[in-house]
Amino acid sequence: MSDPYDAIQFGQVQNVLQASQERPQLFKGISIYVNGYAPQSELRRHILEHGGDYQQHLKKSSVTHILATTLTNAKIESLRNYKVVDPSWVTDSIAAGRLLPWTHYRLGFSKGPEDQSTMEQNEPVKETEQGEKRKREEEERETVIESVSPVQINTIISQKDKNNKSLDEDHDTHPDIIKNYYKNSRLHHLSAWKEELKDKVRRWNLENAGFKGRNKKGKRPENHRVVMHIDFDAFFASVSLLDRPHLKDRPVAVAHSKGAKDDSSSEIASCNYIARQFGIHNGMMMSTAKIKCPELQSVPYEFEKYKAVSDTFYQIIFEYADEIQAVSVDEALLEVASHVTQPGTGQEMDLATQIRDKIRSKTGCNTSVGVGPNILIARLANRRAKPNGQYICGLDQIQDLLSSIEVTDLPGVGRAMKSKLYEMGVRIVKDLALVPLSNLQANFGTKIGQTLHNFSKGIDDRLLSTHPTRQSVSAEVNWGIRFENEEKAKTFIDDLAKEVSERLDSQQMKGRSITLKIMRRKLGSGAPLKYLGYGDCDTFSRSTVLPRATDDNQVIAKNAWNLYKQLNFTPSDVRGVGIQIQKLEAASVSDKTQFFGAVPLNTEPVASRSLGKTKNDENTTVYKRKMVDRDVFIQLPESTRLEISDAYKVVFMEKEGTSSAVNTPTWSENRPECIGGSSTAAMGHSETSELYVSPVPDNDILDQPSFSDLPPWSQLDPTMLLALSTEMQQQILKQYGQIHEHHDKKLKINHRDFETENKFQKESRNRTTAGGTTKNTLTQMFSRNYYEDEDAPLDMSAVNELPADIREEILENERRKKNRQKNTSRSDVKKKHTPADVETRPSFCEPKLMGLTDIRDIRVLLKTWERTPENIRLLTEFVMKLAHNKDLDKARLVVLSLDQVSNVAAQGTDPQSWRAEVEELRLALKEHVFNHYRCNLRF
DNA sequence: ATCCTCCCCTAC
DNA sequence: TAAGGTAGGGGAGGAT
Ligand SMILES: Nc1ccn([C@H]2C[C@H](O)[C@@H](COP(=O)(O)OP(=O)(O)OP(=O)(O)O)O2)c(=O)n1
Ligand SMILES: [Mg+2]
Ligand SMILES: [Mg+2]
Repeated sequence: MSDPYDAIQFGQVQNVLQASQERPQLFKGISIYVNGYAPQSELRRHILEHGGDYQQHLKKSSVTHILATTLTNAKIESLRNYKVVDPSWVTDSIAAGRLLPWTHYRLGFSKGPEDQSTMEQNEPVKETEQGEKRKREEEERETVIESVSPVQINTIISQKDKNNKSLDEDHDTHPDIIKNYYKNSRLHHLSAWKEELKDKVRRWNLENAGFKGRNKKGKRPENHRVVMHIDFDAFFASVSLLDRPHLKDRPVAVAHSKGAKDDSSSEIASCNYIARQFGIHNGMMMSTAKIKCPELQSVPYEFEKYKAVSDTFYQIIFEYADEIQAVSVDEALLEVASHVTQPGTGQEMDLATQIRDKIRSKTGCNTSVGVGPNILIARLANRRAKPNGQYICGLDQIQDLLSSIEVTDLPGVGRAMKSKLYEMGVRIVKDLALVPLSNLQANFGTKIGQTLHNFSKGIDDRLLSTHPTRQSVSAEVNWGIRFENEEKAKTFIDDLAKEVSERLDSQQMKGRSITLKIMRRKLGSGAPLKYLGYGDCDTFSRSTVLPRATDDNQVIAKNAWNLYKQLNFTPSDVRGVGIQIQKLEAASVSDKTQFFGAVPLNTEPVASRSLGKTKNDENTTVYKRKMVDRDVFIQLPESTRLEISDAYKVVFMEKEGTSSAVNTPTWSENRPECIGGSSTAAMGHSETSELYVSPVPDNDILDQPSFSDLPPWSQLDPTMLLALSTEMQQQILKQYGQIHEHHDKKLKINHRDFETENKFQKESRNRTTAGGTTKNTLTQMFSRNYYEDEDAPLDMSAVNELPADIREEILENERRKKNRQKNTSRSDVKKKHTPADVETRPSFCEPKLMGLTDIRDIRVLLKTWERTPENIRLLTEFVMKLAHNKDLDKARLVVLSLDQVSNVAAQGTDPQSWRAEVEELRLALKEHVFNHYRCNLRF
């Protein structure tokens, strides 16, 4: 029972036992992998029901048999060492009630090997693997050819030896693969728990609203904050050690790997402090950790226990806190000023002791506590206190606290920012405090720059989060994704859509925006460092906005699939998939949405989505709303309905029967709306409600006015409109507006077209500032005429008319050209410099200094401007804003003006010259320019 | 100005 | 074997 490995899958074992009672365990001890196209779900169920082991991955030793119907020659070759049999072996054996000899079902004999290098790696050759592993380093940067295994998380289910898979027998095959994955994913649990805890705190806030206001805040009139940060020591590890006291004094880590092998690529979720002495830390790979400490003991996850301890923890802090911010399952921020009448007299200390003791007595676990006047200091204090300690940081200790830490210890400074700061020569917080704000903002952006600046001085204005209602619900899987073909990808996206849909449901939410996120391996990326991991990838996302909020899995799936097709990736390159829903509404609200007559509802913004790579542009759809009465639709002949479904995206709108079919008893059936893809099979729209949304599947629509079939505004029945809710009326009116605007839209190239095709862009992004897409030309910034660049850009509307492949080539060329000659000419493909652009420009938020924009006025101002900290700040912001707006000339002039002023002042009255600021700004500008345009500003 | 999309980043 | 999820801050650039 306490065997580490079993404990992980305790629940599964139980289920297996149940299943075992009924069926003969024909396949006991047999481990089966099912190849590609075989009927997965059936087979899997059969195998599992009869005691077999269904392997998810075809990887070396554990698999004993492979089921396959067809195999390429190369594959047969690569599987030579396995027992490859026809699936009928399983069904026949079951029918026979005994295990039939596999040799009778042997599949294929190897013919001459056709070179398929990707498959060779599947050969169960241990040495290669070991050799590769040794070369691996922390950063996934190797050139070893990736061993593409025929493994797909969505195709194959696996479990380990003994334990069969616990299947939800009722369910059909796929969804539970995802469920099973999440069940074992610590990060998923972490995220899910956090949402639960936020909910819990929200509820607590509501219940205690009156009480808190009276009691606590009244007590301490001044705004002296006392923030307490509580965090369990080595949380998972501590909890897992509760039942394993014998391991307490040994280095221990929580991980999936059993630790039999030392080359496991599983990640350490949490390790105890003994292990940390070896340099081991959370998130480290087990293999790495084992090198540092071969005696490291791994213990299994016990998610239920973690959650139970966490619940106890939160119960306790509810007793003490004025306010709470749920940070994590093992961690929270508290406002506790009401407990401190005399700051700095030890009350904080006592409170911390009391709370920690209570937690220890109720959970058996150690926590550490940091207390400070703001969140930042509380966190840093906690860090200093760890493990099993507490540190109260008063104003006097702040400098000391800060001076002892590295920038990396600041919250918000992770991998990327660390490396950037290091490049700037900033390693410790003291270094950071010396960097001018302008410099930080030039490098990290306004907000982050400011935050870093503040943090370096111990300043943190943030209040505890009140946990506002969430803005998105998503589900993603970025592990084990290896799609053999499009169909597999589609199946997976369907399943993921179901998952997201369930999550929406459980939150009573619906959403109008659907985003698909895909990770795709980079062109030259080697094998991922982590087993079945995503390795070196680019990520892409595409989104679509629906006319109406949905939580329906089919709607989500359809849309996600359309987005997937837009990206047009090679399925086998995909390494991760996510679906995110935004623009959320309470489900109860959107349920009220009613059907109404012939009203055009919306045009999806999809028009601008023309994607370079799709063979035709059928994805470039414009949705027109077309209402069809449900009863009419239902009465159409089946064939006609199918026809309609093919040509149009069919949307079924209606009330959610579950909650509010009240007003429309006729609509007994309720599946909410769904949007059918134009090219895919018609949806199984059973009966249900009404209507429609028609996509017009080609881009002709973009060229000729095409909303002719929409009822003109004048013909809209005002009675009907009036009958609707105000909300609904507004929506309709808005949609009308959109549609008409749409007439004027021109087909436009979109920068995303390039992202789809190229990856160097990302590199350049990584090199420069975060987040940007391709930078505009650089040099134009210095030649005085940045506006008018003569270099005629591509006529994209013309290019867009070309066949996709040719277009692609042209664009590719264009990009290369741009990249090569980045210093001489411009070829900003993304942006057409129409005259309109030039004209519009001035209206684009012209930065002001004390209300002034003209450089002459500013020059005058500067001559007499006082050098106060506030003015310094304003000036800095002004200059950087100018730079930001690419008004480098002006930025430079301002600084030069300042320089003059300071020179004049220096020889005369004012010893307080602006000289330092001049220098700072000069450098910040150069920095900005270099970061943005990769070239040097002569200044 | 402000919004929107598509990223990147961070934390646990 | 292994289970690299996810919400939210924020930035760049474009559209409006
Ligand atoms: N990369 C990580 C980081 C954390 N966690 C999980 C396991 C941790 O136990 C828990 C809490 O995270 P902490 O950052 O609080 O780390 P610990 O509690 O393990 O250690 P400590 O807080 O003492 O530093 O979250 C994880 O699975 N993977
Ligand atoms: Mg902790
Ligand atoms: Mg924590």
